[in-house]
Amino acid sequence: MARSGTTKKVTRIQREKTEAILNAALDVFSKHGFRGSTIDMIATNAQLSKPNILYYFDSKETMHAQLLERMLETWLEPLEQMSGDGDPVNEICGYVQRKLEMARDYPRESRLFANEILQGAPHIIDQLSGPLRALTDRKAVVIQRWIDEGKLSPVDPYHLIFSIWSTTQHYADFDVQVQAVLGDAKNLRFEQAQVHLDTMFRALLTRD
Amino acid sequence: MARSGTTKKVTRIQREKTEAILNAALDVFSKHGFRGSTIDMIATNAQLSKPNILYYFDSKETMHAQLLERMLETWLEPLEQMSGDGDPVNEICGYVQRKLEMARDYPRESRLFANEILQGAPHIIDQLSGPLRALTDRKAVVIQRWIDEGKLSPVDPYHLIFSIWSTTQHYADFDVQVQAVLGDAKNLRFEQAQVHLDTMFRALLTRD
DNA sequence: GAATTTCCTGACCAGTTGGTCAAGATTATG
DNA sequence: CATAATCTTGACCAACTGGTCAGGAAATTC
Repeated sequence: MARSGTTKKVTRIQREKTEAILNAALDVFSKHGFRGSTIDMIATNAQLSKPNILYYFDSKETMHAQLLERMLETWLEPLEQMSGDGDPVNEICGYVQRKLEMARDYPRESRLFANEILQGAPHIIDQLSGPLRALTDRKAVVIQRWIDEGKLSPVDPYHLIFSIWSTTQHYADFDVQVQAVLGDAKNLRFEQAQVHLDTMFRALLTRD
Repeated sequence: MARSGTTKKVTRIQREKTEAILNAALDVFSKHGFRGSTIDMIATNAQLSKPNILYYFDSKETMHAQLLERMLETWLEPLEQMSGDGDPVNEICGYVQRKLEMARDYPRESRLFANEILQGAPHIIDQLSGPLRALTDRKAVVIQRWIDEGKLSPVDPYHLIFSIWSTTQHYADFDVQVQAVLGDAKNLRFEQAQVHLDTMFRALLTRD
């Protein structure tokens, strides 16, 4: 039985299989979207039978929901880290770098998220207008303070954040397109992106 | 019979229904992705019966392919318009504005494209590494020339173009998220974005 | 090493979906 | 207005898909 509310013993096998399944599910969901994925595809990827998958997870939705939940945490983390104490430009550019590294190292998570948002965020709309909005509001205040203190060129904090999200995630979500246009190897593409984005946001934040 | 290669009479009804169907299909495909859409959904949206849809289009794939084809043309147009003759900064910022207007006025097309790319661009990979790449190469040369002539701050032309694509399309593809965070009305959001993006790219292109 | 619990699977089911088809309805045409 | 061409649909089909279940296989426990 899939683990439900009450806390009970979690066996070794449960831990391993659950992990393997979620990993396979992330592979499949991020590549085909929720409706484009079948439990059989996930089963094949995880090298398990379909009923075996459903032994650990009540339904396709459950797997998807759990993946989204996990992802949201790691997704917010880099922004959380942006401290109001450090040097404004470095703090923001540091955030850009962390976000770009996430796009490079966790492209599946990024695509899972992109898929969800594209479909209108049916499963996470509450987290968007709740925690995400709250966090963004908080950081926007910090950025605005920096601007007021003259440490940063005036920018709309919210749209600055949007620009960071879009430009960095682009390298994960639209990777096929980037590769089709550039042709370069993945590592090279990300090194170029790193330089470019740093240049761009530095220019925006430190113009006179 | 769906119109195939040979040129033959196209009746009034054919023109009207085909158009209505493609419009409905765009609605549905952009909202649910290819696999998430059913012919029945399209039929309902177009106020036609399912077999009637299949009278005009051989298959679900045919509709999808035709929509993608159409979309790619209009998608490339704004970039084509960027002239090597005008003022560099204005030409590029003009492109940004046109692209943002497209995101505002044709969000369905933008999402259709985003869905396709996210899934690995299975149907349009050739157009990406063919026409799109060729066009991008051509414009990159122009931008590089401007830089060499000292009319533009040094930037990687390709990544500049990527940044334009990502930031503008973000307002169509991630609209739900933008709205969840900002809350403002659509028109207001786009006006803010317009100012912000103009500021950002101007700063990048004209720094000393 | 036997009992108990956990784990696994083949067979199966019901609902969905892309697509077909024969026959009738509508529209254009001479 | 008759005839041909085009258009429309209800009924139907096969493949797919999410999910169930009874019973057997492994693992764990005592």
